[in-house]
Amino acid sequence: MSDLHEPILRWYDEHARDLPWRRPDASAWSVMVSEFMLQQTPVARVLPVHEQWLERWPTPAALAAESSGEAVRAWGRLGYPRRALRLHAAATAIVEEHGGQVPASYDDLLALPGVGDYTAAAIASFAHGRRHVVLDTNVRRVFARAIAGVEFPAPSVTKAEREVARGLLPEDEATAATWSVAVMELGALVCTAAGPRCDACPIADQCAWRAAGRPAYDGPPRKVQAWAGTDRQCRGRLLGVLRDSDGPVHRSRLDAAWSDEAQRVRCLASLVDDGLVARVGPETYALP
DNA sequence: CAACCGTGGAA
DNA sequence: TTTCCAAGGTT
Repeated sequence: MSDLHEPILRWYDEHARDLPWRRPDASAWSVMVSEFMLQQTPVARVLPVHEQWLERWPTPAALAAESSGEAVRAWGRLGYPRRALRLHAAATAIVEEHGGQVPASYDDLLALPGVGDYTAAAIASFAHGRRHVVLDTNVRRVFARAIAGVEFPAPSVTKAEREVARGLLPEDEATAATWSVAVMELGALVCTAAGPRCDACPIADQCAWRAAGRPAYDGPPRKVQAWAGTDRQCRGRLLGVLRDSDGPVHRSRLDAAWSDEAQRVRCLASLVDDGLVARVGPETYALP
């Protein structure tokens, strides 16, 4: 197998986007906030919110000093607002258990709320220059194509996949971190899920999928989430009412936001249960 | 481990 | 218009 590192690292050097959390002066906290926001949310929508967050809460301590409701409100319409709650809880844990400094070790990071394998590896790598296998949807897709010769990876990370990624990870710490972000960037900009630009790919002549004639995906059906009429939509609608209001809101305002009463009641209860909504009176609700 | 958790832009 | 999906995590 010819070497993938040089062409990908060189491509990244020439084509990497200038993102705030990638700048040399970016703090570990800036990287951490970006990783939370980027979970299932495109870069373009994260950029303005990330800037507002870092301006308002430049450190974990600054965020931890606020109520969780302020975090939820400032999360805006990024989606999956439980991430805001978890980021707030993670900031609190960092203050209480790590002296206010974002941990550098994978295990310490993984113990934080809202931090899973990917995010722990990403923060350790991108904020602290540690050497970890970073497996996100982009990296998985690039390796699925270049190495395995298939259009898309399996629904969940496999052992074989992790071994491939481990085997390709450069030995040098700093190079390993750059390698990971470079492969991610390649997946985000060139080796995209739909309409990959193989003509612009630095490893096109080494890609197993392209060599095989870009065969169509042949695995189990990929899950597509329903939306209309789901609890997710209902919860989003209810939370939106609270987010767009300055103070507590009467239940009638929420009633007006969703017609199906049984579903509305169930979703409101689940929002309260999640800590995204607080019941502040017999008939009034607010952000926590 | 499959299901659940938001949102909006592109194709 | 409908479908797809974007730097996942939790239960």
